[in-house]
Amino acid sequence: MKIRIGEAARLSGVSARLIRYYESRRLLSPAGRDASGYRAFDERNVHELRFIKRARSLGFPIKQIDELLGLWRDKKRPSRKVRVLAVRHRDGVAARMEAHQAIIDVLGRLIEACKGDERPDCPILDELSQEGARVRRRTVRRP
Amino acid sequence: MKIRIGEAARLSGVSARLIRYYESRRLLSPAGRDASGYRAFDERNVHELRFIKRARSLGFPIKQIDELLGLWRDKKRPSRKVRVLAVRHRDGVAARMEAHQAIIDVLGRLIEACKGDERPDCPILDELSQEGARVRRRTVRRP
DNA sequence: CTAAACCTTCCAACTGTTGGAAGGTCAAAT
DNA sequence: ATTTGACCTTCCAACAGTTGGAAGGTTTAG
Repeated sequence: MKIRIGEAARLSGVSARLIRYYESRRLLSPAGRDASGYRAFDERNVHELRFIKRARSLGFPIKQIDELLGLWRDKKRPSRKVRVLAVRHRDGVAARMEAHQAIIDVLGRLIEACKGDERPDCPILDELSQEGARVRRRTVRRP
Repeated sequence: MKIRIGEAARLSGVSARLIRYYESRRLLSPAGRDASGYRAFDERNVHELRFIKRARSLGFPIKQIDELLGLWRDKKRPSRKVRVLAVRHRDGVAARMEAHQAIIDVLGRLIEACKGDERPDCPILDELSQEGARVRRRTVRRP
């Protein structure tokens, strides 16, 4: 029952360091201390740590994990609240992903245009220095 | 010629605060000071700030922007070096994007499975608490 | 002369994780 | 009984990039 931090780390896959951090952020149910000041965790804490680890792997920030843990502990929560949290988070990730996609597209185009040889001419630097970068519009085709 | 930080901010679109930060990170060519200790920038610095801003918008980290600026200033650089930097960065972004995509897929599946009503049953929490989440395998179909 | 709009530096916060330092505790081996 | 090694504790700091505030000096216009 009395699990010390190293054992909790082994059981949960969360480093002892990070366990202390999560504790300081009040994510864990309060853990006791033994006679010599060592933290005394229990199975519940280990479950919480596993929960946190999975939520982190899905990119949830600490603050939202705090809310998720609250809902998890509340046996009478409406699943609506959980869903709202998840949707909001997913939308945020999706937005960041689209930004990444846009970056990849631009970089891909520039990389393709750059010869990558020993000569100094470089469309990548041209774009970054704006020398006709974003301003580059197709030559007007005259009818 | 003598451009103060506020003017440089207006001309480059980079906040005065951030200009000071970039200066402290040694990204800018050394700027002088006027009689009263105000920074004295020139057009070159403004160009550098615009360069930095565009590179940042493509997600390049400060350290790589420093290298890009070095190559930009070196009129005899081989475009190969620029390309290598860009490719490395793009690959990093692509990796993060795929991680995001994976997260979105999982979240999407869970959100779909969660009724989001007033009842407590919630596949999202089930997954996070591992109660048959990742372990959930299809019921064996007997032949 | 004063007020507004500048500018300066220093300190701190955000997020999550990791690192080290300096020191106490406990077990087993000597 | 003492040493050794594996634990544990707390505090401070770093990473990256941006923003915020505080306390104070300068310039410019009214």
